[in-house]
Amino acid sequence: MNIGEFAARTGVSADTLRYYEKVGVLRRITRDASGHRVFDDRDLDWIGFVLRLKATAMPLADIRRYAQLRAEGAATFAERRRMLERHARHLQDKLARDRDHLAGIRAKIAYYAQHDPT
Amino acid sequence: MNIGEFAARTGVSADTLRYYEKVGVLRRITRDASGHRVFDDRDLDWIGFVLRLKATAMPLADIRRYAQLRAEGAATFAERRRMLERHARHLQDKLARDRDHLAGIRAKIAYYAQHDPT
DNA sequence: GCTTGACTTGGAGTGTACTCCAAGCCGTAG
DNA sequence: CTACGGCTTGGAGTACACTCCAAGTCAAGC
Repeated sequence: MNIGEFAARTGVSADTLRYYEKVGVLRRITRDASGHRVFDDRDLDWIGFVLRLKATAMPLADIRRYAQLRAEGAATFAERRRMLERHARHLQDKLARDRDHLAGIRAKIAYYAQHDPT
Repeated sequence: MNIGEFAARTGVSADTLRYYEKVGVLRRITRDASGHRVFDDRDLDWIGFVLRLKATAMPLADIRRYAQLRAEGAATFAERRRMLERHARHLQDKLARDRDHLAGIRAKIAYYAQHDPT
């Protein structure tokens, strides 16, 4: 599929996709006879995982590193696993902190509900 | 206390504290005879809550708006409460998504653990 | 054969949130 | 009385992740 359709399917703009290719998050995107990028289902899976990593605040530089390991094949499974384990730990810690933050915010909401003079 | 001590106690740099005052997140910070900022315990509480809002991805512009409402007194309790309720909803949704992301990442870790050729 | 729409590239510009710097002021220690 | 540390201001610079633009190419429809 071309970049427009890929953008529509993933919700990622064509500009951003070109940027991701430029910085090495998307790799080995082939071109058709006219030089247009051709995306396939594997790219769809990959960008889905990228969005997961991004949504959980992994820096683009780290995603890029992960993409590079991926391009190096099965020999990098252990290192990719270590990256993800580290990220999962950070995410779990953040989840715990966010639950606490939510409780703190709700406590303040309750205070306003109690003391609202209107 | 002066800006240096306040920075040390809160973990927020003096530069950032001056920036927060400039953009209206910190308000009515008084000055001593030499023109130096003087922070008190109420500022300590406030910056603590600001850090909570920041940690949960509230944009600085929104925090600034909340700070403005705070400066207007108890008459704005209802509006502040609405802001926080909205933020709490977003945070709760994000928490749910993040739990799903964590599960997805752990699934990939499990895959690597299973298929690691080393 | 010309227009249209989607694509290409390289490079400039944007928004957010700081972060750093130069030049200068003030109070205290030696 | 001078050096020092810590503060002040205004403004410039940085990092990150895009986002936009100009100029050009190409295939398809009329």
